Amino acid sequence: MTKIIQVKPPRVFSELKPWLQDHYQDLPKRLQSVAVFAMHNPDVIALNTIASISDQVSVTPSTMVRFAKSIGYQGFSDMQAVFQESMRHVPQPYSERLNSMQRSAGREQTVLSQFTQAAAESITRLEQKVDESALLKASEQLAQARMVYIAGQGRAEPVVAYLHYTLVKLGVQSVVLSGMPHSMADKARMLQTDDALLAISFSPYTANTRELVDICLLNKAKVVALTDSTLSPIARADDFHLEVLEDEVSGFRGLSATMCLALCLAVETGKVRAELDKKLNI
Amino acid sequence: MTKIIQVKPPRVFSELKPWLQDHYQDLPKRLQSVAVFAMHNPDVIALNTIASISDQVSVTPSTMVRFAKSIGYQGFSDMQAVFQESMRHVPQPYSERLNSMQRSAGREQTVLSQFTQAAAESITRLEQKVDESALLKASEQLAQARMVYIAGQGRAEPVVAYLHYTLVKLGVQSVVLSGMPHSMADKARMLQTDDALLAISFSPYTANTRELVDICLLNKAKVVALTDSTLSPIARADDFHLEVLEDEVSGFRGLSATMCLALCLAVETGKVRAELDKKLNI
DNA sequence: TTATTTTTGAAATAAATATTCCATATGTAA
DNA sequence: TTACATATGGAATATTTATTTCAAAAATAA
Repeated sequence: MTKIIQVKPPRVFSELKPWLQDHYQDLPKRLQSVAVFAMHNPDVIALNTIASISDQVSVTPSTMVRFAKSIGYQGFSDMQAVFQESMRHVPQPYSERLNSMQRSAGREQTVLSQFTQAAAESITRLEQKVDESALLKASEQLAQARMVYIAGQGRAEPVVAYLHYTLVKLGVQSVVLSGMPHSMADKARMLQTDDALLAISFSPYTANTRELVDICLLNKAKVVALTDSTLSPIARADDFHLEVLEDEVSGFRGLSATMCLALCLAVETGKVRAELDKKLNI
Repeated sequence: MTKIIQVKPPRVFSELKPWLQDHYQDLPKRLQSVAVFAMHNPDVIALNTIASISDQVSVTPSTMVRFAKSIGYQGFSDMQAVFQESMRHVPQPYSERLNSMQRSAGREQTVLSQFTQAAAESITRLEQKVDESALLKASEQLAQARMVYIAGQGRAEPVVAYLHYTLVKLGVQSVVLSGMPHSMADKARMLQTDDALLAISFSPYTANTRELVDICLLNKAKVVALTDSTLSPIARADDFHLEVLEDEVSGFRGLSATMCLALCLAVETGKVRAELDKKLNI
């Protein structure tokens, strides 16, 4: 039987790589080829079944199990979990930092640290997931508009206020629609073809905002949507939508990532608008 | 039985997303929640078993299968294959790390990454610097108040809106003072000894908010202040102030950390208030 | 060479995972 | 309300997948 390496194997993929190099020489031929394959194709190990993998490496399933065991894991599944984990956690520098901080603190997590962690993670994800080009396209729509109407209710209202504040400071004409004592139809009628609606909405989605988007799309006015899901009713095929997902802590969702995205959107819009104005003046 | 959508579903994840948006409205409640989860956590769908996933979504395994079938796949496994395929070509940890390093090194930082970085830094600092006991004391002041009056202008207004929204949801009576068409003196007169003023103010400090704080302190009403500096004119010896400093990117200051602190403050206040209410009822 | 140990593959078994089926619940139209 | 359709959860079943076992093949040492 193949010797089983006694030292506990790494539970983190990045540590597994150098670790394997050390022990590579001691492995039998077939197990060596498995090792080489695993280092070259970690994603295959993570995602496929033992049968499919062993087929690709041209070994038998038993060999795969033996490989995993020989380097110290309980079995193939145990090893696979490590590979899968490496795919899940696309490096998250900030949360990583927070994590280690929390570990060193050792004590119970405070409300503050829970929320800061959630916020940091939401922001990290925001940077990774938001489509830069979508952000630019949305900014262009807003910059080209004669007037930007901003709408949103409930938890979205602070975002509305912030966007309005920032856009105005940047010289982009905008008004807040939510606060006005008009009917939806009246509000929608204000929007002309060369105007744009900036709609912010989070689950649970308010019927009001949705209705507004509906009418605007019918009237061919441009709509830029900021939501927590592309499945939100206000996200449509023919609008420009940005998605931001806030981590929740025991039912509470913050607005840290959302505010960050809002600022980006406003600043980009301001930049595009400034360029447009320049062209017109020449 | 749930209708099965006849059109062949996308075999590529990027096409699945917009495709789901179109059909989302037609799905039953549970299947909708699966859809939302799937779009937010494609990696979970790709890597986990049906049991584990259905557990995370709080549905039964059957529902997962039904979801896959209802959108046209042969079964869960068939759908999972599409999600797995999308992960295969996801940038690997190493190349990813290089990419982000390159970005930050080459000054070609995008607007988005600049702001997310600033936000993350601000939040990290927030956790390190905010005095947990100060947060608790401030929460107690607010929780004990008969009514919380919230004030703040300009960049602070979104924070005011958020605090108001959250406090109300948590059962803490509060009103926004900024919007009211009264003179400062009138506003201050509303506050009684057992009320509290929650003042938010950032540099450059508005005279209005400052005046309000002055009068309240004279009237012996409690004041909780949220500022970007203890040197702020509204921070006094005899009030309870919390400090939050946002990193600035080419002149723009975000609100990510501020919003995070605001949420903490509101939640803590809600907790304390709930305990107080309990005691009174017994 | 032979005796012995190690490695390997194929088949049997065990475990897990997905799928189907059915009874019940929920919603909807008459 | 009742009748009908749709949606849902839970348990039984089928399928897939991992693991173990064991005999045969290679490799090694005498």
